[in-house]
Amino acid sequence: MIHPQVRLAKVVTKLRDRGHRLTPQRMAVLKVLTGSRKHPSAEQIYERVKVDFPMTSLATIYKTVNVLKEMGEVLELGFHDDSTHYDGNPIPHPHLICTSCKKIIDVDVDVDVLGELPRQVARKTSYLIVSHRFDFYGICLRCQEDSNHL
Amino acid sequence: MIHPQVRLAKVVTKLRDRGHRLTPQRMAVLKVLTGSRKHPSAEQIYERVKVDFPMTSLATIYKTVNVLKEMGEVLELGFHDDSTHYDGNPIPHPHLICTSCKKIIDVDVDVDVLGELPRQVARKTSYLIVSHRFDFYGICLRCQEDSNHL
DNA sequence: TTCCTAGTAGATAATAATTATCTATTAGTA
DNA sequence: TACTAATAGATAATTATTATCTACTAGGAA
Repeated sequence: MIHPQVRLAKVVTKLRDRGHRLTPQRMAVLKVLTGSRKHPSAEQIYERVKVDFPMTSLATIYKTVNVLKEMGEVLELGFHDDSTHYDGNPIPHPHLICTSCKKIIDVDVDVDVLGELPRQVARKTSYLIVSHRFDFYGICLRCQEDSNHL
Repeated sequence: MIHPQVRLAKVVTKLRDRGHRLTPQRMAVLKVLTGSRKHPSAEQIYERVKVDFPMTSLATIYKTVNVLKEMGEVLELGFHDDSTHYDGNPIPHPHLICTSCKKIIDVDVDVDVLGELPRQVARKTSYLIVSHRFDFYGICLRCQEDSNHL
């Protein structure tokens, strides 16, 4: 994985280039997203940012996240039955969601297999494939164990 | 693909077995979902059902669709930026979404590749994989052509 | 065929995530 | 240091979906 500080610097430069300003609140949101491989919701980012900036509004989180989304610097992970989560790594990659505890993690799968699929789809359908999203739903080890103790 | 009438009969039997009733409105929703390979939203199902049952309420559509969802007989396709769509074929299969006209179609990809992925993920993560979802985003042929005419 | 009752339909209120609006503030430049 | 366009914060609005409540009816029993 790319180093968090390098990634942060890259996004900051890109924001500047586009005429955006670097407010403390915006930096805080950016750090939350680029600083870990977690997949927080807007609410979760908000809670984290409020530690350092208690006056922050949830609307500010949404606005910042949308700017980053439009720049292609965060990935939006919408789940029908839950609020939307955000991924600081904008390169499409598979996610694994525990349907019990709702935890979301990245999965490393065979890159060859994964790279082949979009090409195959493009060939078969004549669509211009722009992006993709692979989600696996299952039960994580901890939740499997917990259910054994009932 | 399984024959629509066979599929319809199967779901009807399953509904009966679970003590659900077969109201005309419910049958109408069922027919919309099993009768084509389209992927309508609740609103779109509603519009179609209203042709035959003008008094139908949108809430009824949601209730019926949720019953079918809980029985595992329809697939829910949530999109963050659009209302949820439903798929009458509950066996997980990839979808291809045109980001321009929002059309959703099924894609036939190499079954071997597709079947291997969930197994690979299960092996690597020790998760119990229950389901998955593969979405490809792109521009359909028609929208590609339209953009050439601008 | 008629009766009975739990499941369902329809109407509408409630909920909740996200977006829009509006004003005061401020980052970054001249 | 001053200026100004972008942004923050507060809050209202929006919209998909769910909950609630009452009247109705599908489908089994008598």
